[in-house]
Amino acid sequence: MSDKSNGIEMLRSSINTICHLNDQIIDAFLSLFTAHKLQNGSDFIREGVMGKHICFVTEGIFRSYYISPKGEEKIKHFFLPGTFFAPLTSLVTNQPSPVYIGTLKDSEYLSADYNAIEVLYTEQPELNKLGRKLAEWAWIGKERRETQLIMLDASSRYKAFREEFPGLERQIPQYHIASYLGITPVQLSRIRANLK
Amino acid sequence: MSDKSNGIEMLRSSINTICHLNDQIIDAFLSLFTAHKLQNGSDFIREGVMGKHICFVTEGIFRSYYISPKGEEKIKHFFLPGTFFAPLTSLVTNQPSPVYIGTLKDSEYLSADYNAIEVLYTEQPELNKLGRKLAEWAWIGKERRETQLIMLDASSRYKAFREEFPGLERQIPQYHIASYLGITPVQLSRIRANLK
DNA sequence: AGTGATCATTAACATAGGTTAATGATCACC
DNA sequence: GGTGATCATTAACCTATGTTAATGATCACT
Repeated sequence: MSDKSNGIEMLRSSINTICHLNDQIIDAFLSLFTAHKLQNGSDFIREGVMGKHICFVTEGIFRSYYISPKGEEKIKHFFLPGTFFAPLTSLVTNQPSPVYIGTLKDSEYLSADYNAIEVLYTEQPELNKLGRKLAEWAWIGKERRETQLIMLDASSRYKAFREEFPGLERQIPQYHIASYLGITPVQLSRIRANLK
Repeated sequence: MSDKSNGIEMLRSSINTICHLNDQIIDAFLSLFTAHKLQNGSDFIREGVMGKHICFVTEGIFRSYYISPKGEEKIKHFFLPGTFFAPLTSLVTNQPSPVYIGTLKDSEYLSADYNAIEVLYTEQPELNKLGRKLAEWAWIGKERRETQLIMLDASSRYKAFREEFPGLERQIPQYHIASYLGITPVQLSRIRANLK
């Protein structure tokens, strides 16, 4: 379940659903990844640090989040097994990361050095297609999130969250869900009481 | 300022700031674009229609927006000259567009057929790099927007809007700005009164 | 079983923002 | 210079959500 070879196969099949590339390119890409573990509550990257890796979740739960001037954590996204995460703003802009990424459970992931991927992009231009597809799908995710934040009230966002991350609300404290929804735990509790 | 050749040169220099590609590939890419005009208040694409083009603004102002179940327009983004727009969700998912895109001023743009770009992606794999970069930067924009929606109150979002789109608030009705900020025109008016 | 830690719920009150409607301001057009 | 259209402002009232604090519930550890 958690040894490296299975994680790599999980990654391979994930890539295959995203775009068609010949096996040689995919193998070269996969060879850049190594497996890691991270304890519950640890950060993969913190604000102010340069991003260096692209990652793929094989086990556990990750989140990306900000810390507000008041010291409150604001969760932007949850990452479950089978999904990619990266401090993309940092990687693309070559600036320190504005965002934290960390675990909400003992977790496992594969990571690849972004510079090494960029070298491979040059050697194997077709690989850019994978990068393009990943960025496009990531954009679509953000766009959907933006739509929910602008169009829906907190109660509807909560319902949308439960459909988008089924079962997740039973695995993590509710204040993390409130943070993702952009409300306080108190308000989430009221919303839950209301839905009964 | 607005004839085709200058629009194309504007697009060329925009591409050059995004990524390095050899001239042959860029010329092939540019040759896919044609110039168009759109009157103030017209839609480039409406919800429910399949997206077919990628566009580049050469003049005027575009917006992407949703219409809520109550019939209210919710503006997601403004596009000014020198920027790209596309019904990306529709193009990538091959589903009808969930979003409207239209003008807030008499406007001009270049558009290219997405299928033709995909053919060129296959013939010239390096071109995927441009697509990747565009999607990455678009993602960063959405991520910043998400951060503002989650972290800032409406007054701070208004200040951020003025920095991000300097001068724009003098060119369009304020209710469009309120829509972008996720508040009512009444609330925006209160915020403006407060800032004085 | 008892204790402390952590988190969810509830209540009481405060505030940001929504709703409706009236009032002003600006501008195009006759 | 009036008139209507469009939009911004203001006011009065309402609702969703934030804040603070108290109360419950659950679990881990002794």
